[in-house]
Amino acid sequence: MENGIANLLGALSLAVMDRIEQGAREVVGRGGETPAALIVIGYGQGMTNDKLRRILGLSHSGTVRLVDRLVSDRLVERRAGKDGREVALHLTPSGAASRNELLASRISAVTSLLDVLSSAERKQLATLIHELLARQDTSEMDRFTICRMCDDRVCTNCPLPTNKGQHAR
Amino acid sequence: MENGIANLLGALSLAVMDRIEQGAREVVGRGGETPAALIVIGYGQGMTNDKLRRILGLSHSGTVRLVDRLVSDRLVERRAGKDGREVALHLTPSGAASRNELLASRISAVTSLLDVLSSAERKQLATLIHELLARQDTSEMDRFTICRMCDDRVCTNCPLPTNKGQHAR
DNA sequence: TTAAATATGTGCGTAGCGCACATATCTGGT
DNA sequence: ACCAGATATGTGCGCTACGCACATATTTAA
Repeated sequence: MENGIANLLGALSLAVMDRIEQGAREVVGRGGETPAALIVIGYGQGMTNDKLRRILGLSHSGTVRLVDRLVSDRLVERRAGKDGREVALHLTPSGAASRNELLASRISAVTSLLDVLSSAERKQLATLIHELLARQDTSEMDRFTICRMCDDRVCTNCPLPTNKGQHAR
Repeated sequence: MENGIANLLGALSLAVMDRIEQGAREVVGRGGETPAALIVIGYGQGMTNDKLRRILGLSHSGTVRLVDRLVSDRLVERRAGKDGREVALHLTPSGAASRNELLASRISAVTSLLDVLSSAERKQLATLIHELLARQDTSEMDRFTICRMCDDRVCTNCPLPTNKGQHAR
């Protein structure tokens, strides 16, 4: 039964995301892509509406309304971007605090599932997942999408490649 | 950095669920818990509204409206249950067909991520995930929730325990 | 200098969901 | 046999999250 592994990973992924999303909703009081948006905006201070849209995989208007919600929650500010068309999204102090809670909640949720494994088993699993991710054929944008909830405080050297579509040479 | 593994599993789980949900939406034209509902209803012919509610983690009214959508899409029929209060949910032939497409789409989505691993690596990963799931402290209802998208054609002997809260002895 | 591209905002509608309430059926104690 | 509570379903109403089509402002390129 060669599909057994796919089914197992599917079930585990569902369990993991259920727990992450539940925690995220408790922290920010909102669901959908809103928690991910808060994390993505926090990666740097140059985020624009349009980059965010592509990372989250939402429509343009959906992204504008999402940012509206973050602004009305006093978690994000719209500032002038370099380009006169762009809006530069910045976290407020409150937004940065919520983002940290969000990241901690996510790590905690996953850890609670992982800690039934021994240290050696966790290491083995980490190696396998690292390889699995490292061998995917992902563009830079794909990587941002997959990593839209990632904790940049613990994820040094992301395994995901960023060279999809580039010439092999 | 001991949280590295949690972050990696979180990222992988997000990537897996993104792909599963995208495929599911293409198959049934609906999102949220609707695809899972179709799969759960197909597990047996005794599913009721209330059991479904608990498995999906939705409110009562949300579940009623979800079933309304499945009925209006001609995928599910409401029949009389044994108990005069209950509604017995049954898949129509069209519903059973959609369910099969859904399960195939899910397995295919996960497999496309997995197939960068060697056969030996996949086997190793399967063993680890199997152990991880087998050691969770889950009730029977927890198990149905985690397995609400599982493919019962490929998942013989589910590793999840069903004895949370029972006395040790 | 002007058309196309880029980036954002808005009117409007829909899907998916929860809360509070109403109704029907079953169960258990007297 | 009867009636209060438990169980199961359905409904009115509102809200969140989102997409489509359109409008507007700025930059870029011919």
